Amino acid sequence: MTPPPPGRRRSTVHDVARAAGVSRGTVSRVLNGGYVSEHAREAIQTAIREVGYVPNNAARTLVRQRTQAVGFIVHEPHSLFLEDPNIGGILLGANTALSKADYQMVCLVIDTDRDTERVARYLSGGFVDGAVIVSARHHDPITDVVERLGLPVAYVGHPPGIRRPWVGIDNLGAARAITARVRASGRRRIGMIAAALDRDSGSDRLAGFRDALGEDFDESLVEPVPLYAFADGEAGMRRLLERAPDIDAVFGASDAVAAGAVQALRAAGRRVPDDVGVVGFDDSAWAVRTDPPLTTVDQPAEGLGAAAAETVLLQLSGGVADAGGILLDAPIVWRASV
Amino acid sequence: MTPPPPGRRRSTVHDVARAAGVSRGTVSRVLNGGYVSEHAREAIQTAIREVGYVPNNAARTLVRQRTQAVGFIVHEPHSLFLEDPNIGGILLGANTALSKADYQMVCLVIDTDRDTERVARYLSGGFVDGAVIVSARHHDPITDVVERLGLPVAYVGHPPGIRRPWVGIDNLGAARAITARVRASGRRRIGMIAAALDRDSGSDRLAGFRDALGEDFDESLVEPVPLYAFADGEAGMRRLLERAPDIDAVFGASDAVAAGAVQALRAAGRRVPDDVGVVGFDDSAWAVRTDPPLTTVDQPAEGLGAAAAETVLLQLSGGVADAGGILLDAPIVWRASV
DNA sequence: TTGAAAGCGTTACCAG
DNA sequence: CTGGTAACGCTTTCAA
Repeated sequence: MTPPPPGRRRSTVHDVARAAGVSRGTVSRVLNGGYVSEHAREAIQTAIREVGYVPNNAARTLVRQRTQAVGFIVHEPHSLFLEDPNIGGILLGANTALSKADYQMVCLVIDTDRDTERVARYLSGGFVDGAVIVSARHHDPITDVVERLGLPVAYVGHPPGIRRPWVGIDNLGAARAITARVRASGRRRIGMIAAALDRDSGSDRLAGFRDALGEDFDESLVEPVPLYAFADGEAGMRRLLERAPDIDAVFGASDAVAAGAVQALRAAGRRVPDDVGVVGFDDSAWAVRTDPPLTTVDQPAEGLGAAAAETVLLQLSGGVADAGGILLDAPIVWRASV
Repeated sequence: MTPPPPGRRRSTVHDVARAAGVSRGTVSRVLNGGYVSEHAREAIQTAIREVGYVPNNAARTLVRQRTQAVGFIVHEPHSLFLEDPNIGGILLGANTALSKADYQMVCLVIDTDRDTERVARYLSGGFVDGAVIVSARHHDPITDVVERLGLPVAYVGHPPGIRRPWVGIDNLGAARAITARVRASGRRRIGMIAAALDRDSGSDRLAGFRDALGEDFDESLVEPVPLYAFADGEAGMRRLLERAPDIDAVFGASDAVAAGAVQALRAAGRRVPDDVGVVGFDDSAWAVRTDPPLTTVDQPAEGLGAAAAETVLLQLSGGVADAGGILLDAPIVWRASV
């Protein structure tokens, strides 16, 4: 076992073959499984150790046309990787699933335009057999490359306009469940600050809210706002308070919106949760930064990662993944805000 | 621009050459820069679009013997990726540095033994030109593989026994600085719970403490404990209190130790920070979970990542990186505990 | 400035 | 069961 002096050429199948006194074909067969005599096998295994042989994946990839690696692409502005607790969970879930199938997960993070370019090149270069993509946008370079290559893929979340397999949570069911719990706690005048109604996540959350309230649903207690943002939540809450001063609970379409609502309520002199209960959605960092912390809906991060990975693996093994999407259950996290 | 019907073979340099009526060499030259007539260049660029050509990196890697990719290896028990805020910062810092040099960072997370094996294979397969390794251990399979291949590498942190380049923080300087600040706040009987004196991080932190106190250093106020652990902090604080009931501040060698000390102080009826001030080290999750939150030393995560990446890049460009290690400054985070 | 040809390290096929 | 040979897709001499 002489490790090759650094700087010298790495040894190849050819070297092993020569050292063992066989042909390269035979060496390849012991490496990849196949009929090889016990005698030859032993000689080759010794030779491998002798010359310090390590297979070259680039060469293997070239001939086999696959890498046994799957990309995990995080396409988020810089800060998010640090802040969003979900993203780590998704990553871990995907890694676990891929690992079980003996695939290597390679995580590529996109932070600048330059990164976007490079990752697109990496993807098209055949370094991965498929990809899990977190928070893509329609017609960004990554999505386009993936589309053009026909790369097996699964999106986490449902970027509008993309007709490829994705996994997400059951926004409607979760919204219904959290609304029902608020109601069960005795609140009667429950409003909603409904954000992003132009996306299915937004409209589904509103639909769930309406569903849970049934007969008692009151259109006038719904305040639509454009974005899942703190400022929108604050403004929406102010309008809602003017229109319905007797409101005793509010469902923010996201934690950021709910946090904005808490702020507006406090400014108006209402106590949370004593006067008005507040719930959010996402279980993001906002949820624990507010005072009191928000009751909210937890996104099952590891489950999403695992489901996405499995969707890619399914395609890799020749299966057809449903472009319709997979929905996961999202449990409620009960905190002090209601 | 006809995207190849899915399922059909991807087009190659050969196809481009034929479509443009030139040789493959010429195509390669426009791809990689070199003397090509304007006429040929245009014809080739048109042809590339025409046949939907995308270069194959595996082939390129095979001939060039490099991938233009650097691995970022996180070798931690499952949970840590989710919990440790530093790790995301290190990752981002490394990505930024590599991106500038036009290298692709591929992040590999190791979670199980199976992962370890696979990543070792991935590394030795020539999929990356170098690696940044976070929290390695001596003689784990990754370290061994890296060693054997002579792969350009930089460790974040200083795994004992490893003689390769690494980056870390200036434990001595930071300990000196935080001790000085505690002293400047008017405390006079300052103790230290010194952990892990068998590692250089541990002994450096003690050395910094001693340095800052100078003449006033009092050996009897130092309580050595084996590990950077909560339980050790608690036990150490109890012993310190017995020996020196008039103590008015204590420096825990890590946040976990400091958190244990807070616990012991509270159990002994001392108020923090009114009776006894407490500071820690790391700015880990412990620091904000205690009540009051800990003043501590922040590890400059992004800086560490960037420095590690640059160390790898230096080696990649033929330079020699100092195996002695690079030390970064670690600023103090002032919170309520002192 | 260009074309031809020789690899890069592997696997896969085909006789033997 | 084994050895030879032909790819895999690209870059890089070397002549022309």
